[in-house]
Amino acid sequence: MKEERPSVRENIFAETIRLFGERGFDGTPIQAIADAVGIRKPSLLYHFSSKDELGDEVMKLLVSTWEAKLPELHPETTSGPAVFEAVIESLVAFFQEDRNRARLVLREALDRPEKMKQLVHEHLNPWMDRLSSAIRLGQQNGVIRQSVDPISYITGILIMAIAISAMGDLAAVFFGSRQDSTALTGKEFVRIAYDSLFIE
Amino acid sequence: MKEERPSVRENIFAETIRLFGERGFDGTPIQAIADAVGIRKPSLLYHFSSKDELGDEVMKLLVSTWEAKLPELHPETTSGPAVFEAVIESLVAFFQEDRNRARLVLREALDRPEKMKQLVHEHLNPWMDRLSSAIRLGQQNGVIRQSVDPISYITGILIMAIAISAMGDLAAVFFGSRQDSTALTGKEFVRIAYDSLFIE
DNA sequence: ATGGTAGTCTACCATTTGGTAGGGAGGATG
DNA sequence: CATCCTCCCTACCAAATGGTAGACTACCAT
Repeated sequence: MKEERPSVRENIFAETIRLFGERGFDGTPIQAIADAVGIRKPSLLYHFSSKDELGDEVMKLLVSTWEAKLPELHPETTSGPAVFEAVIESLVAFFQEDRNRARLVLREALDRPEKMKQLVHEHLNPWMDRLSSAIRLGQQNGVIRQSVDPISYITGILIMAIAISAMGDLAAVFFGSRQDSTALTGKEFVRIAYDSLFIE
Repeated sequence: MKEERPSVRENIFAETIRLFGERGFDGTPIQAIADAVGIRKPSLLYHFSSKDELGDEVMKLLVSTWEAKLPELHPETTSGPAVFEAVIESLVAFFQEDRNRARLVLREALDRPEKMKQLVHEHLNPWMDRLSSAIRLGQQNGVIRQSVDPISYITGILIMAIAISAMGDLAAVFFGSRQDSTALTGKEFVRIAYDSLFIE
């Protein structure tokens, strides 16, 4: 119907992702969002008729944005390291670009699992089906371990990627005096995903 | 100083872990905890002088309980699949035994990263150091991949284990009509951890 | 000009929530 | 018996929070 003009509404989205990501839905009064945007609370509620609606809309936007950045997958294509790289890179890039995306997805999965299921189902399932087909093809071609269960593998790796991104430097400081282990953790994540998928 | 008698205080802990795990700290009024325990709100606040203190205490208890269930690790021991199995089994058992433990740890890491760091530092670091020593030993012995970065590996696997446990059936329903993929996801988790660690 | 619409504001409200005051029952101790 | 202490209660409060009412401004089309 209506085409959004940029400014206010998009600002609200941006600040909401940030604040809900940092402090959570229940931990963020809409007053704080209004302040961050630079408007009054009733003005915010003019754009989104309730806090719940704002939450829903922001999640829809986030998942849509994610979907839009997913790499193309053609099942007939090789299922070797090329596809693997494209997928992993896209995944890491999206969540590392803004850690609050990962935090928000994680929080939503904890707080409203049913809604999250729905969103995943709508936006990610077709892509995941293609990906698991690619894995099965790789198994037939002998480049991917027979022991891999495609669906569980993708789920596990996906969750690990999101959780690691969400943790950020907390993951890093799981140990004493490591500095900037964020980058290292990321590299190790890719290695784990790779070595547990492909045959040597 | 004082030795706790069982009933009330322990009930409060149990219900708090459950409710904070399910709905989060900000999403759970202490009234709800009092109701679940079967006492009035001021009675709860007699045992824990504030909601924050309750939150702190419950996290301390949780991490202590976790620490107590960690397997013994002797750096001189073999670093082969035996140690691996003990560690993974202990990890999975603790969080699958009560999914709310995983949810609570995850939420706390998101909500109060500094406090979580502190807790991890106090209770888990020594054990993690021994574990990473074991990995390095395995690398010298040629049974563990040289490319493994011990610290990042443990961090990644740990986060994956917690996040998968926390997600529960959400992880399962990442795909269409899979039923009871929880168990499957768990098995695949162990496989990923194993295959990405050991040399074939 | 005029009427409508979009967007923002001030003022206000009802509810929820964390927390306090203070009292009473029951048991142990002197 | 008197006193203290533990534990729970009823009654209450102040602050925070989601949301509404209604006025005002700017703009746009007729």
